[in-house]
Amino acid sequence: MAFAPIVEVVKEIKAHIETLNEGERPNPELKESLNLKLKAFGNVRVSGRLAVPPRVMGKAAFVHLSDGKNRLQIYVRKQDAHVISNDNLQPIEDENAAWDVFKLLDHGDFIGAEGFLFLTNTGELSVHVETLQFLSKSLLPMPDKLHGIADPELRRRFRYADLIASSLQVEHEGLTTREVFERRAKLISGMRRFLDDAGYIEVETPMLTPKATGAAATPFETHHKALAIPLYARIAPELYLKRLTVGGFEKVYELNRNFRNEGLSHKHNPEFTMLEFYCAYMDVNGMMDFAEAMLKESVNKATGGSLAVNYDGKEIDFSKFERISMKEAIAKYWQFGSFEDEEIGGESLDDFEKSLQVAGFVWRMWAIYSDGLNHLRATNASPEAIEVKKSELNNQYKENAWKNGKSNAFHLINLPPDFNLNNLTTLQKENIKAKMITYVFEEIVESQIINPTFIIDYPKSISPLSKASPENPNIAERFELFINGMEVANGFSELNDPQEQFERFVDQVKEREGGDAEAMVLDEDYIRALAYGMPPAAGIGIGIDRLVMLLTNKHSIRDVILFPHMRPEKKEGEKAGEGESETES
RNA sequence: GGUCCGAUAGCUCAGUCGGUAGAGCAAAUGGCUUUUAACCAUUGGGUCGAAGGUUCGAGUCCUUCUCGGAUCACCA
Repeated sequence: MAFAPIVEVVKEIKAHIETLNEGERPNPELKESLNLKLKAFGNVRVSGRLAVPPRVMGKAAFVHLSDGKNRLQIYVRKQDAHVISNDNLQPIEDENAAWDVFKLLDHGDFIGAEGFLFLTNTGELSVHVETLQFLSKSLLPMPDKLHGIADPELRRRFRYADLIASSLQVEHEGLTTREVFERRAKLISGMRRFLDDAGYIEVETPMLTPKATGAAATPFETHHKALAIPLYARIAPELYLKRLTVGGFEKVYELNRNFRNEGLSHKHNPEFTMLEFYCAYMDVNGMMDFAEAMLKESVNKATGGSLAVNYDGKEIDFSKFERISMKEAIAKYWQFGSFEDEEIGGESLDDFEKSLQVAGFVWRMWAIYSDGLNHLRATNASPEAIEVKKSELNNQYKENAWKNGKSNAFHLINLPPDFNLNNLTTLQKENIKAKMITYVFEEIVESQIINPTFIIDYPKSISPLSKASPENPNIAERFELFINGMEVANGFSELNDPQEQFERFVDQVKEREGGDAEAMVLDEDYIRALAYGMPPAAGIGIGIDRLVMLLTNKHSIRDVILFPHMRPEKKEGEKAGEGESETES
């Protein structure tokens, strides 16, 4: 069937319709002449799901067929239609058979139809059915055609029904569920293409690993029966990918799932998709340049040609990437301007004692600040009132908070207030300071970042896999990319010195023994791999789900994962309180 | 785990001051040969999330619980 000429004919009527006032019908003569042209194209065969209940008018009916994305109207007239028997695939002789079959159809059933194209009185392209065939039945009722499925839980739990609903729904705000996942697919294919074109090789590394390394997280644990050993679902592919750079894959990437046994939230799902890639002979700055270029191009592809997306009423502009150090960001985004700025920003965080005080101060201020402001917001206070409250809080608490800063800081790292500072080793002090700076950063800065921003100059002690800066041994050559308050990517110059990597692991093990469940475990085989020599390299991990959230204006990660983790479904009858639920926890 | 909001027909939701349980859509039946959220008529459909309490009387007020959502905390 020649498709392009049909599109031309339809264009003509559409152009005509645009000149009409509301409710006015197209010119009958024009419609008839176009219908002659359409009929000349011959018959078309279409199939799909009944997207709406059939609109039956005595001896004729209209109904839309859906292919899951688009819909096409068909017109069935009793006297014109024949039906194909599913027993022998021959037309049924009885002239009422087609109409009898058609009247049995329900919203959601699948049919095939053959007939000629025409334009209706309102100018809609339709198929005038001459032959129809029943294909399959929908036993359950279709989701509401107006509202779709409103309950977010049911949408996620019954994603198949949600997808049907999003294709049937007459009105909807924002992207349909299907469009969300199409956009996700475009983003991912855009990233793959960008990396492939740049000479990267895609690999698959183990999902089940003897050690959960490469990130700081609690793993899922399972058991290998034949070997009688524990195995862990991977929390990151990082160390395997870097083993591959040792093996000569100079540019390598993996785009796949990671698993972390942690709490669920609007931005955490137990399994999530991460793109990690590594490039030999590149450093952290080169990686930021490359990642920025890749994100711009793949976002552009995903959105169909735009770098600015609307998120929750805010505009996020992917054409503007900033780079700023962690300490500069803290000074920049500190909102209590009347406090001595020099104490909060920059240099004070380099001093151990002061970093404790600053962190404790921020903890105190932020707690009071958010309590006070939430209270005001709850009472619908004016912006002016909020400003007044802010400076009031500032004056009221800054002295006490500052004095109490140090003991507050102990609270943050779970140390008793009478802990003896003099017993701390230099390393411990460095670790505590790093945690304090990171804490202050997270409290003050994170939520205020909207446009893509690379935060650079991370403390070394919380970056056990990244290379230290040649200028400052306490700083790592590392960045994280924040967008709209969310951490989206994390990258660094890879530490490739086996001796230093071993020592860093040992430090992590000490942290772990000291009660930090987040610290990494030692991976001896990885040290051995490094001992064969790893080229200098930079690497990055990009959280795909979170990026998709930003590009689709979704506030929950579960809305960008087709089948997100859900609580097990309750069985029928459990709610009645009958049956054997004694063993339930 | 804290706080707030919610749960009423298959779906989306009303339900006033505590006084007989409602609408639209969906379903079923009948009518209608260019409709499109088709239309018109008729019919069926409910342990008001669960349990307890106050009351002459509870969908409505109180307590506890279950489930869900938002948010905070936790968590790269």
